[in-house]
Amino acid sequence: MNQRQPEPEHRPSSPRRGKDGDGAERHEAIYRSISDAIIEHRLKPGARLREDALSEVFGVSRTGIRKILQRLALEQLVTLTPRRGASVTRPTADEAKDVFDARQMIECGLMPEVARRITEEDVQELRTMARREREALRAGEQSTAIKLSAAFHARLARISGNATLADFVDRLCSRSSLILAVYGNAGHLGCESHDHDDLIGYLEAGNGERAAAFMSRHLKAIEASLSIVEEADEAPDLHRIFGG
Amino acid sequence: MNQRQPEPEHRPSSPRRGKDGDGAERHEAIYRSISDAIIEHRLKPGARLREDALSEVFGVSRTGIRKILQRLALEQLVTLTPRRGASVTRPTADEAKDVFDARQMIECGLMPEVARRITEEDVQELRTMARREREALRAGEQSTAIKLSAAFHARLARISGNATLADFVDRLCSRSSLILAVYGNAGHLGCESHDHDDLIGYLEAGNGERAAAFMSRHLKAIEASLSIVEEADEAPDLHRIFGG
DNA sequence: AGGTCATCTGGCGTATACAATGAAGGCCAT
DNA sequence: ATGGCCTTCATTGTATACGCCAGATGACCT
Repeated sequence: MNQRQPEPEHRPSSPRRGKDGDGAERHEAIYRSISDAIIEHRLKPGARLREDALSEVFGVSRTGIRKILQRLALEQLVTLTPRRGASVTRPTADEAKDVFDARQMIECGLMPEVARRITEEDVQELRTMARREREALRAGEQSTAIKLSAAFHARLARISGNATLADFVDRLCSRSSLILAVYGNAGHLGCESHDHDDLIGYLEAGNGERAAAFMSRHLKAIEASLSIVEEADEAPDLHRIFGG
Repeated sequence: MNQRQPEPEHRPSSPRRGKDGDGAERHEAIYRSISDAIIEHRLKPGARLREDALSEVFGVSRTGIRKILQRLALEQLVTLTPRRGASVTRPTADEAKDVFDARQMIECGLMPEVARRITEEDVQELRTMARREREALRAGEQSTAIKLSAAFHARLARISGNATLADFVDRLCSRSSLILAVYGNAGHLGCESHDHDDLIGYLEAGNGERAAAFMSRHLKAIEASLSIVEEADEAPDLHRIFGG
């Protein structure tokens, strides 16, 4: 009944494996590993990602790593400088503003349709996600909380039925995680309190307008909690600093 | 004469040029060549894009072609099926609806900010683009007109100053070109008449609300002009056809 | 002593070669 | 004659090897 794929043992240490279980799935797994590590801030903005180091860690050759890195670059999670390699993107203040403005427009605009389409099943799943997020936050697992928060917003957008916009929201949420890593204050993380639960309530009641307004405030609150101080590490302007 | 050769540039007779002027720019040029060919409908949806054929045409090895193909796949201009190769994406009716809904939300939502930020210089450039588009349309150069129309919308979005949303609009416009290729009626192309000129007028007057409403109607008109008849070439449902 | 230049090295970019897989066509059996 | 199976081929996917450029370090000159 189950045609078992010859996958059960993967040899991580042996680079000499002629037969690979399923390359595509393996690549997808590696992609998610790196993506999660970035979103969870285990890889901090500015961290360099050397190709052969990654290829050795994951047991695939540089070719596959390059493909994954390029995909991440197109999603703007990593920056690829022409002959210097890959590094985790360090968002600028302008990019942060753009991302949150975009989220305002898209996520709020999606709320009415979400309220129209949401099912009881969706509500259950969202409540579970919100609960897990709160638990993680209470347990001090900020990395997990950030990831769950992004996943919540992404899941919400997908209910709208518009796959294209949902994909956009996915990417905006990923980038928001990066922005929180750079500009967020520790201990004052976004999406705290019971905002997500309240939002679910409005959606469950079918009140799309209210949900949109609430989402707007929610995002504004997150953005306002950022301490966007453009660190002018470039050209520190010694004259101004030392009064010269 | 149907024998189209998408060879934009000569190929230097020697494929063995180890000394390349600039690889990155060359790749970018190839990317734009293929992208333009798709947007201009010189490569029609469903057309297969074999890697070695492309590599031979452009004089680079398959490695570079793969990178470009994957980038196009992430932008959903080409579809990459696991071991069958690349082909120009054939959008489904659902995708078409999603894309136009997304354009409604983003492009209309951007209009107020565009009206606020637009400069005299922008106005001049947009008018030039609109004029060239009309000229192309009148000359019967549909390919050029489609490309210029997409470029107009993309340029408009970029005035908003939000690079992230402008990138989204870029991709939506590219995909719209594909959609027009599949579902559009010949001779009744979108963005005809003087819609674009009227839009520029509203923006120049700083009337963002009016511009947004006009853009909404404009996009609705394009979408309405499509003949979305889902050709069920997949699984013709012989039972129903033959009453079996 | 400080600045500048040459050299050296580490890492990326590209091309080529090999292996695996899906598709198509031919052959045989019924 | 037709349907199923097997062989063959074409095409992608992956790995490896080589070349080039940027950064760093050290020495030499001013």
